[in-house]
Amino acid sequence: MNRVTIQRAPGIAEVARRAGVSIATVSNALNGSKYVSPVLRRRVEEAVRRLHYRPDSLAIGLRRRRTRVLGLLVSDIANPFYTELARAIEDRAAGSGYQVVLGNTDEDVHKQREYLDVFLALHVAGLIVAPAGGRGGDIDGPVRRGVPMVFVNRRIPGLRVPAVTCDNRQGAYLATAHLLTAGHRRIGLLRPDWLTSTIAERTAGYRRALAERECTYDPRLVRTGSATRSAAAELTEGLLTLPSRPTAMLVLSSAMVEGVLDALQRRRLACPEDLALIVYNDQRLAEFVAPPLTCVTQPTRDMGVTAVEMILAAIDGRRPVSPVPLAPGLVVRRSCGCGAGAPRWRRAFRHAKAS
Amino acid sequence: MNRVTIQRAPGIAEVARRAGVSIATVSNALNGSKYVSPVLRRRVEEAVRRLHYRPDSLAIGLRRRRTRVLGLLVSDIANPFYTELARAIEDRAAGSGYQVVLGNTDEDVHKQREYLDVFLALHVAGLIVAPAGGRGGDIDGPVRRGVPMVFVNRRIPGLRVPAVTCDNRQGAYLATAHLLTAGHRRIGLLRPDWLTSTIAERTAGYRRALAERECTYDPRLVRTGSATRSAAAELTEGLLTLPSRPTAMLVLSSAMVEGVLDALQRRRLACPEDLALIVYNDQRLAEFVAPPLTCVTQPTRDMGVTAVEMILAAIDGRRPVSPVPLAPGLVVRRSCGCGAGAPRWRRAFRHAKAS
DNA sequence: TTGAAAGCGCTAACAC
DNA sequence: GTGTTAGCGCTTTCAA
Repeated sequence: MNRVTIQRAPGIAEVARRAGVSIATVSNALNGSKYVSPVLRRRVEEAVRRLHYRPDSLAIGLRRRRTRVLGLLVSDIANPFYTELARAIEDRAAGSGYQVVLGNTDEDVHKQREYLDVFLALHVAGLIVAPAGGRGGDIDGPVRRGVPMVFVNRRIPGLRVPAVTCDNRQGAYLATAHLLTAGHRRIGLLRPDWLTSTIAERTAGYRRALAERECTYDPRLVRTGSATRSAAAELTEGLLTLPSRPTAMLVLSSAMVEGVLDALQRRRLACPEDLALIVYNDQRLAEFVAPPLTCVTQPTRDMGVTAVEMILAAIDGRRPVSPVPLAPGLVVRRSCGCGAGAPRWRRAFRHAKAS
Repeated sequence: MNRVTIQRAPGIAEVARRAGVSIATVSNALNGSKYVSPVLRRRVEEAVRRLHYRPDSLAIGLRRRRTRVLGLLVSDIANPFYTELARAIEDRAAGSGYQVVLGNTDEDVHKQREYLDVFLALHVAGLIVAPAGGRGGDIDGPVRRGVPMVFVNRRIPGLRVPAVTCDNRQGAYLATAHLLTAGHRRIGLLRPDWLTSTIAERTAGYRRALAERECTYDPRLVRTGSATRSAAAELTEGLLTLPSRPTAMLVLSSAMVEGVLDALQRRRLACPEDLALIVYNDQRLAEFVAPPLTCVTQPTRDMGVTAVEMILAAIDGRRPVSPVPLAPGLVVRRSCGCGAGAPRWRRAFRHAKAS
């Protein structure tokens, strides 16, 4: 192979020579691990500056058996929720001098396992993982090896892995209760088929709200399937063609929203008049769609920042514990038919028609 | 510090012992760098399997002076264009056994320089960069050090760094020409204040279209500012309150779209009736907004995949050259007032009102 | 065809 | 306080 050759950067030895000290002193001065006299420290700093010396992360990592790199594993970085989470994580990590390496699992435990192995081989200092649903991934392999790990967004019950989550039960409960209060009795539930804690908990929240209002749970109103646009459209159509159609619907993944809107349009049904809608996870889309979508929101950036702080704590040998699940919110817009939220585009349209 | 202790993974020495061969033979068997007899190779493979041996990426990196890691530097991973690009890059890189580390520059050349240094210290095999605008970042430091780099989306003229770009001139030209053909003569241009090649080229495309149709260029119609929602709204209002208001507008960054919609709403102006709109870079938003937005599109995934393939080529010692800029597209929806594209939500609303 | 041994750049004992 | 030195786990001459 005719590989490119990389120019050697100055090493600690060169700095030592330049500063007229030993390499140990350079190392000590740089790491503050030992006392170094101000004079020598100065000389070292000077040499570092002149040579543009930058310690070799690989050599340090090899020696210390740990790098300043964090592994981040999510199902799909293109999902806006994870994008925002990743941005928050990267920001917070960079603030503490850590790099972030990224992996997409596509909800596949095998990919997940492969990434974990790769990350371990890279000697990441810690792992932040939104675990894929289902068993078999041996997800706590890293933990047994002693590599700090925290879950984010999702968790896996029974594992001793701290998790920063949002209160999913509460989120779905809020949304369902809101619809019930508005008078709906037949509320459809659209779920992605991931076997994750999030979906299970949100489903529980939906059921609890129904039970509390003595609204009987009808399994035909619950549809579970692939979180793609077309599949979501199919599932929604199934719901809409039911003999006794639901009058409202809660969508548990933002990945399914487009499909729902497609189905509505195909059936020439208006939202919220024919079907009230609440979707999980706010997104840029929600505010601008017509009608604007009522959403369950999660404090995404907080979740990311907290996850990093937990992993940093774990790296420092403190034992982070799962914080209380963060509180979700309900942003009421027009799609649930409850009137709050400015009828933004309606107004624009009315005006357009008048002129 | 009471740092956590990490359990040692089996090393090559243990594999060698288990297989009853020397360390060198294990290495040779694993890397295929030398001939190893089938018998020994078998024994090595067997031992590898039993020990779940995984080579230490750091040690390999230190020795080879290069890791299987790619550095990706973009201005903001939360920007949907870069999200999609990153997803494509991560996929393609993983397919060739490379990890991706991520950095957000926020259009700041200093952050960019810092990340480049960090990535070099990590011995990344190559760098894929959407360079921040402006000078001073010493962006080709890595190149001088011999580390392969390719630009993506943006480029910096005068540097010997291959770039995979989209034809920005052509994109803005298409959009502007479309508006001119529809009869518009006063077309506003809304630009983010980044000093990037993309913005410069798109501006040139706008001007070329005007010139070709003998429509005089009016600098008051061109507004440049911070690509935030509120700033974009301000700039748009400036345009809308002009004595002779533009009848159409081209928005050069999707980050400014929300602000434009805000301004329109505040002024009670309808799109496309009062202002025809075309925005750069398609996004999920565009299809669902009311009215659906006409967009210039870029082959984002292709750009990412091509960038990875170029960097892999460079790593292999081949000299990649910048491909012909990829062709942008124009997806005509309703916001430009040219009638193509289904009046998706209009229909839903009409129906809603009839019922 | 296989193996021994010298480092890659750095940290951390330990000696001075 | 400062310096010497033995590795971290691997690749890669070079000798056998």
